[in-house]
Amino acid sequence: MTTRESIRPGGRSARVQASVHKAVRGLLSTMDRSDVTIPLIATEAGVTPSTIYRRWGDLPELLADVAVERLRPDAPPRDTGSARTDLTQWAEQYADEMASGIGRAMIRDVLASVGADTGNAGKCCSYTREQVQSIAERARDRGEEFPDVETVIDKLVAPIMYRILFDDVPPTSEKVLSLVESLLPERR
Amino acid sequence: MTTRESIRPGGRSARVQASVHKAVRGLLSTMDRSDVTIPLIATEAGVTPSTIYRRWGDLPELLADVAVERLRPDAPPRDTGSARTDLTQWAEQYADEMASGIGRAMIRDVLASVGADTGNAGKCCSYTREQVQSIAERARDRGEEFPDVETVIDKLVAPIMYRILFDDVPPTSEKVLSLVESLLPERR
DNA sequence: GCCTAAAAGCAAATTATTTGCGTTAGTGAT
DNA sequence: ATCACTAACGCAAATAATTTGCTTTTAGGC
Repeated sequence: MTTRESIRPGGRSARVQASVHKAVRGLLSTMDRSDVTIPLIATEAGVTPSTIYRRWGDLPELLADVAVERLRPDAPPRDTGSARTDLTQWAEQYADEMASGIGRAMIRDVLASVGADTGNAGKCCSYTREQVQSIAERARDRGEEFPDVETVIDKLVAPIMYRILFDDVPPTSEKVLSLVESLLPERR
Repeated sequence: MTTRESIRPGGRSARVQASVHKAVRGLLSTMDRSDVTIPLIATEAGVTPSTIYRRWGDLPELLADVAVERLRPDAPPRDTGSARTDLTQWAEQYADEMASGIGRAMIRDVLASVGADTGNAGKCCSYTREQVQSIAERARDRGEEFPDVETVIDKLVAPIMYRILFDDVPPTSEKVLSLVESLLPERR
């Protein structure tokens, strides 16, 4: 487990966690990530390095912890009135965010920590599922046809992510559009 | 660039590279990866740590270098007589290999090093493309219908990879089969 | 308000990384 | 074949990061 807010007693945990996370975000936006070290983060956050080592283990785990938090959507996808536009807009934004330099770095941080701290990648996956799920539910409420969430993952999310991670070419807007269209019933 | 076999003059490079790679593979199969360090690898390989630091930079890059080499297919996909079975067998094997503990670790090693050494992930992607390409060419030579390589990447490879990386549940054999079937024309 | 235990600080010990410099071994030219 | 050249390696000292034992602080339960 990475972040244990405050399990039983004792715990200025939350404060330390907040300042460390903040320090990481700040440093990451300022300097090259290969220059970011735990002693540096500790100084910036006003804590001792050993505190960070004991709580997070190592830099990859800390970075992953910060990344999953930043990757968590702050709101459900915008309701645009129809499943087609909901999904289109969400997918475009998802692709843009993930394909950006910072987005890609966060994904890699998350993936790099799997093994040590299982579950980070799973969380990201859940966030995405939840977002798609809420689009799907709205579609259902409107009486629209909408594919299964897992189908959306397979045919839309997975291709976007694969190309971001492995190809150096992020998916173009047209590409994303065509993936979305392939999921939905014929436009009338 | 990570491995420069022997660019211009000078170079017992190849020998050192071989023994270091071998040492990494050996250690990785013996012990927990979090216990594998550069000094340890150096000792095992019979070289000095500084040699490794100078050539590879750090552990993630070295691991990535070893991983891409192991990820490179040694032969084109087996010719089973039809595109359907070619693709099915290849996809099953691909999914199995990548979902295995060692496979997942290798993928993560490769992804972790992007940024420092751009191109490792791209290489993996190329290997996959080449494999699919050769199945596609055989299909064409037989006069069979076969989807575009990029379509195969989007609809078969990407979902497999996404689930391996983000979900903890690797795709089942049935899942892979259904992905393959969705790509091919109706079975007669 | 006191007690308790988890979490943080501190500092010493250990381990990993970087770096300057001398040596070695392929390579290409003679 | 020999020689000169240079990239790559080894060695060891310097620096930086990580681990660890022990002490102190602090939030929560009584």
